[in-house]
Amino acid sequence: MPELPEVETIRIGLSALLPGRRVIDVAHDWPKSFPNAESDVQRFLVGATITDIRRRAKVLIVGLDSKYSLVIHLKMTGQLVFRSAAVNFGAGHPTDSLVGELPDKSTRVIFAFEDGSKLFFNDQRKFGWVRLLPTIEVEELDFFKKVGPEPLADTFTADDFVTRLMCRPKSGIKAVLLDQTIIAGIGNIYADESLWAAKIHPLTRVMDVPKTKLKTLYTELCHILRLSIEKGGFTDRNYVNHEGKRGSYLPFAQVFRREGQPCPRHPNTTIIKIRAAGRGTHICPACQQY
DNA sequence: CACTTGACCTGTCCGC
DNA sequence: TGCGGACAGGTCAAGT
Repeated sequence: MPELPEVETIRIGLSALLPGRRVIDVAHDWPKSFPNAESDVQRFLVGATITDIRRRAKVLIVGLDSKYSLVIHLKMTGQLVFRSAAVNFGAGHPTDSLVGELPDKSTRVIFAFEDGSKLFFNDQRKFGWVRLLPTIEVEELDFFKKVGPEPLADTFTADDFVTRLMCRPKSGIKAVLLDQTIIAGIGNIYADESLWAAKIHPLTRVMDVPKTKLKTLYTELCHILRLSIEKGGFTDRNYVNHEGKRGSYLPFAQVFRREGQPCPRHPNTTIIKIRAAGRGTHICPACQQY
């Protein structure tokens, strides 16, 4: 469930905490969560110092001074929570954290640093993963070779957005928004929110949406993504930031998880939940006509 | 080529 | 209270 704004929130938080820290130990209990050769871990991760943290689409890339990088995908329920030794085990345990003392039963990987602090990769459903790769091979991963442009990049325009969507003219527009090879970073929440904002039914074929409406969709999408980053991401049971805290975007969501409630634009119309592109999809039947 | 379904997993919630 | 099943929704692979 972490999408672009949630992953970006985690990147910003960890960027202030991790660079300069040296890894002294790594523990993991589920091979699919950490599918790396033990010899690589000992040679290129243990003893290495973190240099920087980047994001591409919904993926985090943690640079190391060993010419290797950690590539992390949180998928549905992944969390990256940083704890100093004092906070995790001391008397001043934060009561506003949704996550208790770590590790817990969803902890899959633990990175221990020289000063006693730790980074915990938790993942209830075990879909996420952490891969250790030579930095020069990261961009050669299939995912990175195929992934589409970043919607918030300075160089990306509304015209570019329309051109990208028109790669799939006959597909339903929600399926295209969710396709990471067309545009990077959009998931179920922000697809529903931006389609409502632009008054487009999610099953409409891309070619049947007027170009002006597609440009409106881009404007709304960027606005929503930026607002959510500002609010620290979506509020959800599974999503927490680097401190184990929730985001505060929920009050700004207009349709997502609001089935049965009135549409903000049409007080007499109830938001309904349908299926589109195989996902639960929230729409206002008055705003978003098929 | 477009689209759907299943797989990967665990936890929660709903109806009986 | 327990139990089966639907559901959550990111990505890839396989099937229609």
